Amino acid sequence: MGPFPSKLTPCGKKANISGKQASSLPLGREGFLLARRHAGRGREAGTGRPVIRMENMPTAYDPARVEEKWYRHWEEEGFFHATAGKCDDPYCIVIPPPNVTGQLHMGHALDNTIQDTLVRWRRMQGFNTLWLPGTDHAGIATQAKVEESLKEEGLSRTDLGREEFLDRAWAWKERYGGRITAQLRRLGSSCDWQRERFTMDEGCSRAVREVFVRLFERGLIYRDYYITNWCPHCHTTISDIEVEHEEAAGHLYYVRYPGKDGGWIEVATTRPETMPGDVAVAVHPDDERYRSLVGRTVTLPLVGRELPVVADGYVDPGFGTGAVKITPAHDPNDFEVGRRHNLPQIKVIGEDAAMNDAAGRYRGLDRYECRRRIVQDLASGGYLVRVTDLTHSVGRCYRCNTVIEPALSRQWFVRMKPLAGPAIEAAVQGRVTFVPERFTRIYLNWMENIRDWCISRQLWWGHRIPVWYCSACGEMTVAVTEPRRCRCGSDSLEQDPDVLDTWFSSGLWPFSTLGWPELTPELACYYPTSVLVTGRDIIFFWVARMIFLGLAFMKEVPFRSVFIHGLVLDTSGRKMSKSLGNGIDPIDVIESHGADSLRFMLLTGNTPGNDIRFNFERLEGARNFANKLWNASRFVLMNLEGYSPEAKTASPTLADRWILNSFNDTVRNVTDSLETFELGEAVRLVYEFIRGEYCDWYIELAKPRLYGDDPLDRARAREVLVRVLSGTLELLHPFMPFITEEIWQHLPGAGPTITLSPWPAWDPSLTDPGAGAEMELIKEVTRIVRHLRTEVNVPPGRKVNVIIGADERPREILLEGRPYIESLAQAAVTVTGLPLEKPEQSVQAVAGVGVTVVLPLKGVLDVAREKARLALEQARLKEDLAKTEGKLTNGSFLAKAPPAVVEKEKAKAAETAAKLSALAERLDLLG
RNA sequence: GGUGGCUUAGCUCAGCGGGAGAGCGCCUGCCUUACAAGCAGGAUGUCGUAGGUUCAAUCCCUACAGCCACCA
Repeated sequence: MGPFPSKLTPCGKKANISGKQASSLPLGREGFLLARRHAGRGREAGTGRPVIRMENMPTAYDPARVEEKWYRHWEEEGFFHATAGKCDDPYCIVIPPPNVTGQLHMGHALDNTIQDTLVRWRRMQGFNTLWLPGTDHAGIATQAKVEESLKEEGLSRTDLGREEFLDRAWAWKERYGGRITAQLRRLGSSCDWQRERFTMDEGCSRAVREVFVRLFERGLIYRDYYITNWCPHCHTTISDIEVEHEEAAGHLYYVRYPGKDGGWIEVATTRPETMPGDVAVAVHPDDERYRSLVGRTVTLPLVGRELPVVADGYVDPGFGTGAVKITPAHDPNDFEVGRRHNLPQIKVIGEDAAMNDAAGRYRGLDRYECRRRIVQDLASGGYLVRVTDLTHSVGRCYRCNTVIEPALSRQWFVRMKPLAGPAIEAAVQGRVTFVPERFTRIYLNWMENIRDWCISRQLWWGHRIPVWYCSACGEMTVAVTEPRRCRCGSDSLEQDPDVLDTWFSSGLWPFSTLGWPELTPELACYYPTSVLVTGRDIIFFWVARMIFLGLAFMKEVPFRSVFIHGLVLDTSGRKMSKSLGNGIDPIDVIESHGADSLRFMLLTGNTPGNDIRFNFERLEGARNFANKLWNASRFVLMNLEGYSPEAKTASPTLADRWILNSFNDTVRNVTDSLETFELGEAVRLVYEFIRGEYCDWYIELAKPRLYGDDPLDRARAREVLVRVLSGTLELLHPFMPFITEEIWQHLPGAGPTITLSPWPAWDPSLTDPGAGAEMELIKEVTRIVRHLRTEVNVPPGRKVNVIIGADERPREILLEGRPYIESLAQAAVTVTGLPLEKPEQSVQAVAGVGVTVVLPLKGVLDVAREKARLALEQARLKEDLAKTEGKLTNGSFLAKAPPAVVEKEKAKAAETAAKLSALAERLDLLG
C-alpha cells in the first residue's frame, strides 16, 4: 500500500514525483523538490510508512492510533540522526539530562516540548541539527533509591561493601535507565538517540577526571577543613545552594555565662545544644556595655571550660543581648570568628546528628534531645534567664528536607573567584545571552557573590575523586588514571573515598558529550551549542557551572543563548511536589489527550520565563483543536477524488488570493516569533490561521466550488486547499509533531516525512494586501447578514433575501463576493447602488464607507425593537466619532503624530460619519 | 533586608505607544452532507491605586498597595 490511498493517486503515481511534474505545478511547491531529494534515501519513498488509510480516518481524532507508530518510524528511519561530517549551519541543543532512574514530570514535559519545538523548526529550516540526549547519574537520588531497595532485603550498603553496592547500583540503572528516555519519546522529543550519553559513561567519566586534574594543577581545586553543610539523613556534605532556607518558629535562649572573676555575661542563642562546642563569647568592639569585659574570661555553664570574651565586628549589638557564644565547628559565622581570633574548633555533633564524645555527658543524645536536656540543666543550674519565641531561618537539605547540620570537615573545593571572572565577562559582553533578559541580572548577581564550591560527597554512587593518598609518605597523587605507586616509590596507595558532586559532571555536559577531551568532529561542529533550555530553578546549579567550566576548558561559552522557562504549577497555582501530592503525570495526560495536546497546552498562553498553571480546560481545548484540524483535513482529503497536481486550473479567485496572502503573512509572523523565542505567540498564530481563516472561511468558500460544475475552478480550489493545508501542517509541525505527520502523509505529493520537509518560506509572489482588504469587507457584510438574521429570528435553514446598496468601489468588490456572501449567510443577495429604495418593512445595518445591508421583511417588523437597536448603535458610533474628531481637531496631534496615523483617524472619522448618516436616515424612515 | 515577577472579562491568561483580546464558562438559535471535541449570533472590562512623560499610555517612568518567587 502506498503512502496514501490509491484513489488519491490516479495513474498509479506515488511520491516519486518527477522534476517535470514539480515544475508544472501551477503555484509551485517546495515539498515536491524535497520529495525528490529524499527519494533515494533509506527504503524507497512511500514504503512502510504507517499511515492510516483514509477510508479509516475516524470522525474523531485518536492520538493513540497515531503517535506511537510515528515515533517508532521516525527513529527507525534515523530522521533525527545528525552527522558532523560536512558541518555548515550547525544547530545544537544538549538536553538537560534528567535523573537516569527518574520519571517524567511536568517540568520535563515543558522543558522538552520547548526544545523539541526549536529543534524541529531548525531542522526543517535546513540546519545541521543535533539534539543530544542523555541522562544524569544523580548521585544522592539514585543511591537513596538503591539503598531503599536494599532495605527491603534487610541490607544496608555497608553490609554489601562498596564494590558490590556499585554493582547493584549499575543493575538498578540498567533496569530503570530506559524509563525516562522512553517517556521522552512519547512526548515526541526528536533526539538523536544514537548519540545518547550518560554522565557516568566512559567518555563523560574521563572528562570528569581530566577536568579535576587540570583544575587541581592550576590551583583551582583544593582540599581543606571548613564548615560545610552536613545532611544527617543523606550522610553527605552538600553545597551551599543545595541548602534551602526556610523560616521556622523557634526560641531564643538567654543564658548567663559566669565570669571567672565574678559577675556574668548573658548570651542569647537559638542552638543551646552546641554549647559543649563553645570556645568563646563575642561582643561588638564598639558596644559600650561589654567593653570592660573584652579580654576577660567566662566559664561555660554545664561544661566548665574557660572561654575568652572577644570583640568582633560580626556581632550585631542589636540582636539578643549583643553577646553571642562562639562555636566554630558548628556555625559558619562562628567559624570565621574563630579563625580571626585563633580559637580552637571543637566538634560535638556527629554524622547522625547525635552528640559525640566531645559532648561529655550529653554524648549519644540526638541534637534535639540534647537541646531539651541542656535547657533543662541550664534552668536547674540557674543559668537560664529567659526564653523568647523567635522565627529564624533554618537550612534544610533540598533532597530530604532534613535540617542541615553545619559541621567542620575536610572537603574538596573549587576556587571560584578566578573561574567566575570570565563567566561574568561573557554575560556582560553578550557572548551568552539570557532569554528573557532579566535572568542575566540574576545570574550575574550570583556569580559576583559566588563562594567556593564544595564538590566532595560522602557517597559511593558517582565519579570517585581521582586522588590517591600514600600511607608511606603521606603525599597525595592526583591523576587521570590510577597510579601504580607513589612518587616515593611505595605502592600503598588508597583512593579518596569520596565522589564528586553530580553537578560537577553535568557542568561538563555540553563538551563532554561531544567527545572532549578528544578533539572530535562533533566538538568542532557543534560547540558552542546554540541554545540551552532550562527552568529558572537550576540557573545556579547547572547553567552557571556549565558557563564557567566551558570557558575554562573550551575557551568559549557552551551555548549562545539560555532560554529560561518557568515552572508548571498545579491548577490552583501551587508548585507541584511529591509531598503535596498535587503532581500531574504527563504520561497520564498523553494517554488521555495525546502528546500533541499536552504540548499545545504547555506552549499556548505563555510568555517566556513566566510560570504556567496547568489547566484541564485548556488541555481539552488543545484536544478539540487537534480534532478540528483532523476533520478539516478529512474534508479536504474526501474531496480530492481524481485530484492531479498537474491538472489545468482556473485562475485564482479572490478567496484563493486572500488565503494565500494570509498564509504567507502567517509564515512570516510565525517564523519571526520563533526567532525571538516567542513560542506561545507562534503557536497562537498558527492556531488562529487554521481556525479563524482556513476552517471558518476558506473551506466554507471552497465548498460550492468543489460541488460546482466548473472543473477548472474545482481544480483550482483543490490545489489551494491542499497547498495551504500542507504549508500549515508544516508550520504547526514543531508544536504538534504527530498529528501533522499523519495528515501530511495523506496529502498528494507528500515526501518521506514532514520532519525533514522544508520550513515554509515567505513568498513575495503571494502577497496581496488588496485581496485581504476585499475579503475583510465581504466577511464584515457576511457577519452583518448573519447578525440581522438572528435579530429577526430567521431560522438557519431558511434562505433570506438581502439587498446590499453600495457605492461604486465597494460595489465591485461585493459583486465579485456575492456568491461568497450567499453561501456563507444562506442568503439571496442583490447588490445595487446607493441611495437604496428601501422596503418599508426591513432591518438594516451599515458596513464600511458607503455600504448598507438591508433585510426586507414581508412579515411584521417590530418597529420599536428595531428602533431601539439602531439607537444603541447610533449612540456607540457617536461616541466613536467624538473621540476621533477630538484627535483631528487637536493641532499638536496633527503636527506631531505620524502621517499614517493621522490618515487612519481621518478615514475612521469618514466611515463613522457615513454610518451615522445612514442610521439617521433609517431612523427617520421608521418614524 | 536585597532583587525580580505578577495585578487586564466570572475563571485561566495573551496583548512589547496609536480603534481592549483568546480559551473556557454564560445567554440565544442550530444534528447546515469535515467536525456537537461542532456551527452561527450575543452579553461581560474605572486594564491594581495615585502621580508623571507624550499629540497619544493597558503598554514607558516614579511612588504606593496586594500576591508570588529568588537571594541574604
